[in-house]
Amino acid sequence: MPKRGYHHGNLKQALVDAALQLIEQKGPSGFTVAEAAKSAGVTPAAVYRHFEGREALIAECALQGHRIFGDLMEHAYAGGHPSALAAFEATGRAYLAFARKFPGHYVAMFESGLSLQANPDLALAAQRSREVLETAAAKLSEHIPEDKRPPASMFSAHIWAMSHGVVELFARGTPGAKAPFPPEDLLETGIGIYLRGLGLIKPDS
Amino acid sequence: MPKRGYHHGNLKQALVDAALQLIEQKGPSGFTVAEAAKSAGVTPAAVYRHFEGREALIAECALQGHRIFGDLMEHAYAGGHPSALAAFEATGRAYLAFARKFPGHYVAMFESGLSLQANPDLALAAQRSREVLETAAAKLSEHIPEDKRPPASMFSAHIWAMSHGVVELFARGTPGAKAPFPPEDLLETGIGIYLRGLGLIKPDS
DNA sequence: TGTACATCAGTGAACGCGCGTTCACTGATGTAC
DNA sequence: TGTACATCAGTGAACGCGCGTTCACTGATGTAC
Repeated sequence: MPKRGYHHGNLKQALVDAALQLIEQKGPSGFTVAEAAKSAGVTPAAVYRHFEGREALIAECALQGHRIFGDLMEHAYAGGHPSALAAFEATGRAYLAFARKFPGHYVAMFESGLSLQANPDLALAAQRSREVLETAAAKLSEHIPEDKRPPASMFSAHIWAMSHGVVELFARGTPGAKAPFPPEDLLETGIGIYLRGLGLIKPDS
Repeated sequence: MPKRGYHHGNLKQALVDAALQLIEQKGPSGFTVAEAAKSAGVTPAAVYRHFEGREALIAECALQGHRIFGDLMEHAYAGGHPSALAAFEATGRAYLAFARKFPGHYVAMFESGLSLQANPDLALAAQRSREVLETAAAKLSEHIPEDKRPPASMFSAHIWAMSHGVVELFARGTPGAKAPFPPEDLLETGIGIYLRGLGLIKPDS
């Protein structure tokens, strides 16, 4: 569906794509409706044929992000094969891969400060993201003796926190700050040590 | 030094304090010079007697934050007494306490996107923050057999990442998102499991 | 196949607004004599 | 102690700008007959 003269044909998505790129470059509050419109080759006013306003455009970016994220996580976990542990570690890597590959989406999802109350669709998609991670954590934690098992939601919150922290502090973030290690390595070793602490990896491996 | 009629007496700090409160409420790009001035009881133009511009004001907030942060961390670690482990855990708690108690500073430091190249003073203060954490990690990791010991900078990066992740995802963050656990508990258990993975806490404790 | 018409996605100009910053100024303060 | 004066922290008005959004409009498209 290429753009033709007067009618664009796919403007809504073109605006989302433009917004994503701008958000990636300048942050969710650095991007402007006018820029997104211009970058899609269209007048600012045209935006309002497809979105209620600026915030709705950002919300659509975040929504699409959560959909992709959820799918990616689900696929990475893939039902726990070959082993729950391997699948879980793949999920961790997929997290970082997502942040790297879809930085605009990532920022819109986690740094835009969108209200979930005001965007029920978005809240739903975000919930699914969380559930995928929690399911993976729950499956894996079945291998922990029941009396030493932390709640799956806590387990997944730990992993999520470390992943997010690595992304924010060492993969994105302050210009001029040097990352001491490649973020991928940092996350993999971090999760490895954590899983060892849960007894899910043998001390000698 | 209370404010008197025409001359404020302590305007610079009053502006910083006002900015911090605004940054806490509306984020680093949501706050405006005019608001900060008004909240300090002064005309917007007066700001430029004390700061080169908007960004310099934010930078001063971040700078003061790093100073407080560094002092707090140093004090929490307190040379590793009574034990390296206890001191390290106190440092983790101090991290979260700082984020809670000085949210404006925290945001200015870690979410404002200030360039460290453009603010050498700030870069220096940020470096000190990092070094305090790294020293604590290095001291503690002396208790790990040398061949299994990760570099101290990696160790501290892991802890920092998890701390920052907990703060961003569960202590601050999206309106309407529910934290599954108190952030303090989340961080304490997370760090506990991680340290266990390093063999610094006995499996039966 | 051709024409009339409804639909709708875009335009272009304009709006009110609040922003960061500048400028010439003025009022208060502190110091030299 | 009293006065003249330099210093400097504040004022108030104004600037140019770009923002998000609105409005009446127009050009393109698809469909009924």
